[in-house]
Amino acid sequence: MYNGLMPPNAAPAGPAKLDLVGAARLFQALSDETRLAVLEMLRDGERCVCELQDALDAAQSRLSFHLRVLKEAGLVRDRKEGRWSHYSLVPDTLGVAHDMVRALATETSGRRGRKGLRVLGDCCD
Amino acid sequence: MYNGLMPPNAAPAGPAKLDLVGAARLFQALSDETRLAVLEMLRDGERCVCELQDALDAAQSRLSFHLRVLKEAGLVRDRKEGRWSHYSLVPDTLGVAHDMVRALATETSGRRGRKGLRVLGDCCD
DNA sequence: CAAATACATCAACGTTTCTTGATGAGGAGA
DNA sequence: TCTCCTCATCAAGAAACGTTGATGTATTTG
Repeated sequence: MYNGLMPPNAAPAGPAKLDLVGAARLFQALSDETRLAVLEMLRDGERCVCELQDALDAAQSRLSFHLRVLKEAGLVRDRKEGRWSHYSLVPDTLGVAHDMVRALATETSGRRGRKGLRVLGDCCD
Repeated sequence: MYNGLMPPNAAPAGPAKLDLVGAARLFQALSDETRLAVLEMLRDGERCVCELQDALDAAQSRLSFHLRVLKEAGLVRDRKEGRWSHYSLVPDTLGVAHDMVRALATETSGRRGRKGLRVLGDCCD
């Protein structure tokens, strides 16, 4: 039911209210070049850490840090096999991010309805 | 020509290479709750700072800071009129962000081709 | 002109994020 | 078992980020 766009206890409907906290967290995870490079590599399929390490020329602990961030954001998952960790994309989460951006890019109804927001002041008339 | 997905001097084609630096910058701008709230308000149309200030209950200088970040990311523009600044969305930039997320969510060709990346080591066979 | 309004900018500070190098845990092979 | 390999985690420091309160600037109003 929860789709990353509205909190579990959201108001009835309205014009697609965004889960700001969740969105901020997700975009935060996407806001680093190294992490984006990882995601881009994973587009092509599962990769073990050592492959990412070589391809991105990143120190092991640095990469591990970023993989953890991505994992905690739900953007990737890992599968352990022997002594290797294989990381892969979680397409659903990227889908949620996609919807979030679209939601922002989509205008609401028509012009705004001025629902009694401004109380004092004489701004913008 | 430059669409935010490939650097100006990008390689011929390939499977939609992402501009990592630009993408990271853009997502960074989107990674704050207050800024997302601003963008969400602007979905509804142009707003002056004082309106945003009231609606978001944010200190003036705080809001000003975030508006600047959004503006530098190209997500909003401002229009001065008398002593008011009216901010509005730049839909194109949100469109670019949208494409970036889609690019990440889209698999490349088929399985990976193993183009001689790993030289030493015995990982993942 | 003086006062008030709308907003930007700045410096200082606390917080978060990122990097680095060291240590540790578990698996695989000699 | 001893050693090597892959990877995670930790602590310390550096850098980036966000908040606050003060000050500055332009504009309008009295």
